[in-house]
Amino acid sequence: MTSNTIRAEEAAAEMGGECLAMRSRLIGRTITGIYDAALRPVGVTAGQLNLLAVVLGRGPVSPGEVASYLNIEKSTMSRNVDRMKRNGWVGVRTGKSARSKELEITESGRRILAKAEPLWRDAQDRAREVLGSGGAEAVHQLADSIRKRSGDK
Amino acid sequence: MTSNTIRAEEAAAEMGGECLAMRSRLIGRTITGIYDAALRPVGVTAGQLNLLAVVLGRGPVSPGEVASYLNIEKSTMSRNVDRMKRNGWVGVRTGKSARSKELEITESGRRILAKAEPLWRDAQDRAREVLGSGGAEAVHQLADSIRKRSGDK
DNA sequence: TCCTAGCGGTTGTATATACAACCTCAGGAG
DNA sequence: CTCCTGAGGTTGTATATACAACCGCTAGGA
Repeated sequence: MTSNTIRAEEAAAEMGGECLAMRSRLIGRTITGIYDAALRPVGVTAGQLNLLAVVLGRGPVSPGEVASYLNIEKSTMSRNVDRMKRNGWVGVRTGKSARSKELEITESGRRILAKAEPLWRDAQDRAREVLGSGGAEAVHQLADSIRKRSGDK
Repeated sequence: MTSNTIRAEEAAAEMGGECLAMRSRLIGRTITGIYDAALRPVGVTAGQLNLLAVVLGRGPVSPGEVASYLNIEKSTMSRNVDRMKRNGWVGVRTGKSARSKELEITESGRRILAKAEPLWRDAQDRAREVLGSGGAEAVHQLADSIRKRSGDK
């Protein structure tokens, strides 16, 4: 069937030129790489630092709330929490009901956050540089758009 | 040391409000999820479809070139190629020199691309909706900014 | 010509991610 | 009170990602 060949070629051209997933993923990989490299000296990844910041910022909080806030699947969150706990950065308690849990940052987690802060700042600068002028602002707006629509679906 | 507590709290607040990695990753997860869900009926992921489009669009191409174009680490690319090959979507040949390789889409890969195309289009629409007006354009510009700086470092 | 630096790729290990299926418990319908 | 649905979490499995260390080959300098 030759039509497949032709259609595939047209589809590939359009995807290559316009696919938002390809671009969003490229951006995510690139920016994550900048932070991971900068944070390596303190032994924390970009994702882990994000979790620490959210857990500290939102006080005692359930895994589900964090997952929902960051649009992370609950099963992914479960394993992320495992790692953070294994590292001693967050404590996990039983929450209000027997089936719920509460996360709270530990003293060790605070130390990591404090040590990471200047490195995070460097990464933030480099990311702004890579994203171009206005790029950082665009990222904030995009994230806001997503948050705003989080209730939908 | 109480200063750690205070510094950690300030750092967390700033990261929570401004971290570009947190936001880029949120965007990537969300958009990827939209495409993965839409493409599920044809059994291909967003990342795999991206690879197919790039491999087809750039003709016979080495894994390293694709990796560089998408800012993917070469070892990651190696495993991605394994999966694509296992699925029968790309062929792998020895390239110009004995140590290099060439990727080429297969007929089966073309079929997947053709079948995925309308679903991809749906996802693209939904993504535009989620990103808000101007959001899609912003994503394109951000990706361009990154591409432009790919030569640096 | 021979050596060697470095390129292109693979493999070991670890994190990050999601879906499906499951478990336990809470809270409401009868 | 009993039952059952759904909320909150975990586990099995698979993809996606990166770093470090490695291997074979090539090309360029001594």
